[in-house]
Amino acid sequence: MPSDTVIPIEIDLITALEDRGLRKTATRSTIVARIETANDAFTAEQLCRDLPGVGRATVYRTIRHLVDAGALCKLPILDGAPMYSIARVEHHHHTICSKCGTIGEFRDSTVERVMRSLGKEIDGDIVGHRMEIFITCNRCLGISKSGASIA
Amino acid sequence: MPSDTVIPIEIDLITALEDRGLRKTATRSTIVARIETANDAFTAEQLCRDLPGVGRATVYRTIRHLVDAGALCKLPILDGAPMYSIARVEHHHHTICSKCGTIGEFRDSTVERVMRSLGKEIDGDIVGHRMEIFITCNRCLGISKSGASIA
DNA sequence: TACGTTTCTGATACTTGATATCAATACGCG
DNA sequence: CGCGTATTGATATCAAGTATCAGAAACGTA
Ligand SMILES: [Mn+2]
Ligand SMILES: [Mn+2]
Ligand SMILES: [Zn+2]
Ligand SMILES: [Zn+2]
Repeated sequence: MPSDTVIPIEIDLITALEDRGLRKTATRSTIVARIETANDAFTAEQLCRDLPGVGRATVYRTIRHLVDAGALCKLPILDGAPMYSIARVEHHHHTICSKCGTIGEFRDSTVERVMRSLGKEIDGDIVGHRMEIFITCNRCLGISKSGASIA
Repeated sequence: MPSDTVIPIEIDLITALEDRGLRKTATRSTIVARIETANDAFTAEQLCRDLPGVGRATVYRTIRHLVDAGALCKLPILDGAPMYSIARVEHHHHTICSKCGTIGEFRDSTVERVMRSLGKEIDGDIVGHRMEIFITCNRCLGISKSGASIA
């Protein structure tokens, strides 16, 4: 059962923008390329730093467009700027490594089932939910086990 | 089975500060009184507005102390300043009304059970979790039903 | 391809939330 | 009291993010 052929759900961010009637511009392609190649959660300011030629306003605007399009998740960080990651699945939740901040995604049907059953206990109508699991990621576990430091 | 006698878990915020070795000052008593009497979720800026005589720095510092003491929950709001509420139970989750922003608290053992079972599926060690349920609260439902507007 | 309309861009100024500084003040212990 | 330390709050500063708006780029149309 060779499963080397992983088929990623390829999401073309620039297409997501065009689908919303937005023009395909050089600047947007630059921003989107950075997001897609790094393929990791990021903050708006990180993007600004990585793309010195691009104005901050445009970075923030483009991110907002992508979030509105549902192509990016916006994840609140308790003590800092929100992080963004490409939305690979319709509805999902996030893991956040408390050590290094790395963000992962997961789906779990039991979580959704519990949500539905909570409807009876909760006052009002449930319109959505959010959930984050804080972890120590495998890499950080490895680091702490070996006692080695990266920085 | 008359259950009119609800015994609230009375939490004395000023005591929570003293227990941490902090002094009981007039300013801290003022801040804490505002939090305890309003008895509702709030932002730091709201507190500053409600307490014109108190310096912003002190408001922010006191809130931080209370969060560190575990006496206040700090709840990230995706598009805005974090909100704080008195922590009445050890571990719990929040409901947020999408219309009016009112925050509620709840505990549910099935949520915690699901969390534990997720440990097998998640890479790394789970060290915590957070969950918010977005609702339309009963008051907002009533308002929208009657079609009346408050403002 | 040239044109005209509309969208987009980015420098700049501004807003908001929050922290750093530090001289003056208040606690609280003896 | 009286002293040493913690606290306070005006102020400056920082950080994230938005509003403005003149010039540039996109793109439907001819
Ligand atoms: Mn979910
Ligand atoms: Mn929980
Ligand atoms: Zn990690
Ligand atoms: Zn409501």
